[in-house]
Amino acid sequence: MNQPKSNTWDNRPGMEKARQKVEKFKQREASILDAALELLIEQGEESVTVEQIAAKVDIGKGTIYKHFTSKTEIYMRLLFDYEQALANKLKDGIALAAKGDFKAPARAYFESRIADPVKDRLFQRLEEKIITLNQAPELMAELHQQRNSIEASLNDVFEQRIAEGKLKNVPPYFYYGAYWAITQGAVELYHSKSFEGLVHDMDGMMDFIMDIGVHIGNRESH
Amino acid sequence: MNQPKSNTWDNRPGMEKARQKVEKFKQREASILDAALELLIEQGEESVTVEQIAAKVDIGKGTIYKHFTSKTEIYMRLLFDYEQALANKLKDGIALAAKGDFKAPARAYFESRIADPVKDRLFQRLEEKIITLNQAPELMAELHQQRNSIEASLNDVFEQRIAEGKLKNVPPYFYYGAYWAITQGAVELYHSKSFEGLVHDMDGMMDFIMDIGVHIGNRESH
Amino acid sequence: MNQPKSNTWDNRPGMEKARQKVEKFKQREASILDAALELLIEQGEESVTVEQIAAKVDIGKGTIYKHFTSKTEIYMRLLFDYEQALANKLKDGIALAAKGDFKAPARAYFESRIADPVKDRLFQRLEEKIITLNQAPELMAELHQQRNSIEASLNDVFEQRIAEGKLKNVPPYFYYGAYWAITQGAVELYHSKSFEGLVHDMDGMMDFIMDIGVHIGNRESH
Amino acid sequence: MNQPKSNTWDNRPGMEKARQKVEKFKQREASILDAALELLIEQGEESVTVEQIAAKVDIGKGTIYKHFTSKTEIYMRLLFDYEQALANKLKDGIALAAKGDFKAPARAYFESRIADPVKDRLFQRLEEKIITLNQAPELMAELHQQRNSIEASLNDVFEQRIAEGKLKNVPPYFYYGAYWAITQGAVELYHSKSFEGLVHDMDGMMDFIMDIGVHIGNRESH
DNA sequence: TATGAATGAGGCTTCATTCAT
DNA sequence: AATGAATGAAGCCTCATTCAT
Repeated sequence: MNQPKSNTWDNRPGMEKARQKVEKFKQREASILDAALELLIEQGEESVTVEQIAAKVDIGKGTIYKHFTSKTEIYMRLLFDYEQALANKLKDGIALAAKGDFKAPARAYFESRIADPVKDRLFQRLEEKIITLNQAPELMAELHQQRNSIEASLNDVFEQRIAEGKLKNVPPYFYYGAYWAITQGAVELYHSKSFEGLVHDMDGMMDFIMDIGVHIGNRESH
Repeated sequence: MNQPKSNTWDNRPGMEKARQKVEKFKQREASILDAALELLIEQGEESVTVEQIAAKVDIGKGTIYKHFTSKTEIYMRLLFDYEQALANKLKDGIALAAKGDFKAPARAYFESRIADPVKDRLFQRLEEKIITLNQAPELMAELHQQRNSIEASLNDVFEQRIAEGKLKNVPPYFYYGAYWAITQGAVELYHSKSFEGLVHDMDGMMDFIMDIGVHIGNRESH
Repeated sequence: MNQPKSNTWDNRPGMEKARQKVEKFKQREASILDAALELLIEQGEESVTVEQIAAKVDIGKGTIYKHFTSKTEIYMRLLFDYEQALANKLKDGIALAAKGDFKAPARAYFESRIADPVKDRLFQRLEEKIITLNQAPELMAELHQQRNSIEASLNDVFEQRIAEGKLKNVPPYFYYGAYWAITQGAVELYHSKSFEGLVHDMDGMMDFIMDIGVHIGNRESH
Repeated sequence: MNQPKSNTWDNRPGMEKARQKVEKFKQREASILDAALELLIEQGEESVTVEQIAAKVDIGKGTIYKHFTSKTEIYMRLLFDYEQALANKLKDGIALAAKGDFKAPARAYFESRIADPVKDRLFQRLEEKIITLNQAPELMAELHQQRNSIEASLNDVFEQRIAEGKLKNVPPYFYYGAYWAITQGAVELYHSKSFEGLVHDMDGMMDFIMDIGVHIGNRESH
């Protein structure tokens, strides 16, 4: 009752405190996401519990539900953030392609994903799980939309190169698909327990695979 | 005396009946495996329960445990059967390579795995899960041993080709690893919900990727 | 219809076979009891399953139920047999007491029970369990009746000794009860994991305790 | 400001409420232990289920696991509490022995255990079970350590008495062992259904047995 | 009679989410 | 807003007993 109203345009005394509160709330949200990600990487998707996340942030379990409506929402947020970062890298690559460095997108994409394979795979799994259980279908749709716009940009690059006769004439999405697949496979290989003993020079292996990706469909000598 | 003679080499009375019983038991085991596989494909590894499997076969929960000691054992069995089939295909390919068709192993491997990508990915996940939870470590070791022997055979092929100067000179396991990764990626791509709307000619896409795999490191024109 | 009737008085041909069958059946019963006892001693009361017993005898699980109506009945039979043997030893001791060796019953009782403490305790536990779960109340009643008759005989011995002024004048059943308790305690001590490290000379310990039992209430010098 | 002052040294607002909450939580823990003990006594160790305990306290099954990590932990806790009380009584007895009342420890020990024979036997069984199944080995070790220190103190008393020629010269642990055994036997006797009909004066019977225990090895007239 | 496959109740434990304080 | 105790559905597995062959 006797509390001052707090709106952003309001600069009466007391506002500052309210703003700090909001700030703290936002930071807490970030902490929750950080903690969740860390735990997911440590333990895998299966076994992370809400209780563990809360404990790591050192807040109550209930507080988590003031920020997110469900555990899935936390995971969705992480997924979005990761995809966002990846999309930005790709955009940079596409920009370079426009200036003539046609291999830049492939390299950017590959390097981004392979830079932290543990994380990359984590999100692959997470997305899969969320889709399978059909949780958050609208959010997933949004995510796919974002990707589609990236793909469209990439396809433009490929189409141009095809038109120039520099790439084999196949539907341009073949290139994006193949890039994706090779990158995906590289990430999985990086993780595979089966290959653990076999692959002694993992960095060399990754370079070798990236090289394959970068030269897909190339009609120039390589 | 008045019993009908059994229709096999063994005509001790009661034998025939016993054999039928054994047969029925084996078939039930197969039914359980089939049901489990079907459910796994439908729902993913996460959510299949022993109760569901039992319900699908229309038997009691307990009956499952007459055939398998645990849910994990069911999964392991499915895994082994799948790997077995894959290994056989690869051996055929390797045999062809010995007769000069050096691309046969790659093609056999790729085609086998891509033939049923849903299943392939399922088992990938299953294996990963079993390893992570460290269930059935001995069985996993056995599985890996089987694979290692295949890898050795493949590496022989690669080494020979490298010696002949037909392949780029890198550690031979790079080739196996890269094959694996590309195949893995193709399977994931096939399955990916994100690409569902984008890829209109999936078969063409797969051929395109396989072609990449088959020509890895090739020094001949392509 | 065309089978010869088989009664014991009947000595027509075919009888011999029937008798053998009966004999085999009886032996099987004994085998089941032996196997059950052995498993009980090996594993304790908790974990022995009907399946294990059947496997040990090398017969089908169902066959067990042709001989006994339930697992409890098997246990009851074992219990009876053990008690029977104990009762016989005690009767011998009482007979000796009648000839003047007044310590014979106590000694016989103690020595019988301590001779195989593992078995003794097993049956103690078994009886307790059966009583608690109120399985087979009539059989338990029968068992107790048997014991009561023994106790009556013993009490006669004690009463006489009291009358002679050789034993402290207390209700005669005090002696039987105290014997029982000391013996019981000795058996438990023998088993106790807590004393495992402490008691280095278990035989001496047992003798020491038996001696206490044998001299209970004795008014003669000791 | 308008909050009532908390009635303790700490008057930060909300503290009082928090304290009440903690108090309530502790009380619930006690309720669970009480309920478990009651059920154990009623039904024996075999058949008490977590569900029953929860029902008795009128809480959900899951709540139990907020207080204890497993059913075994509940049992261990009960065991510890019982042993603690017993150890304290014994220490008092040993203190009296130091002042010349050499029979005090035996009496204290016996009377403590016989005071609630049902409970005493329950814990005997419980401990046995936990040891057999090798659950909670560290906690068991702790328990045994506690006992060992008691035994050492008792043995001192016995050694002194032996040196004084007041007790028969045997290893001092014979006395502790024999005490234990007699007490154990008395407890079992008290509980035995077989003796139910026979023993009309159970208190007298117990005194009689305790007297035996108290005079073990005594060289003085009695 | 002998068999052993089949049953299903019942036990323990986990964990996302709710809600009273 | 923050908390964390409470919840209870759901999962895996065991085993005495039944019953069709």
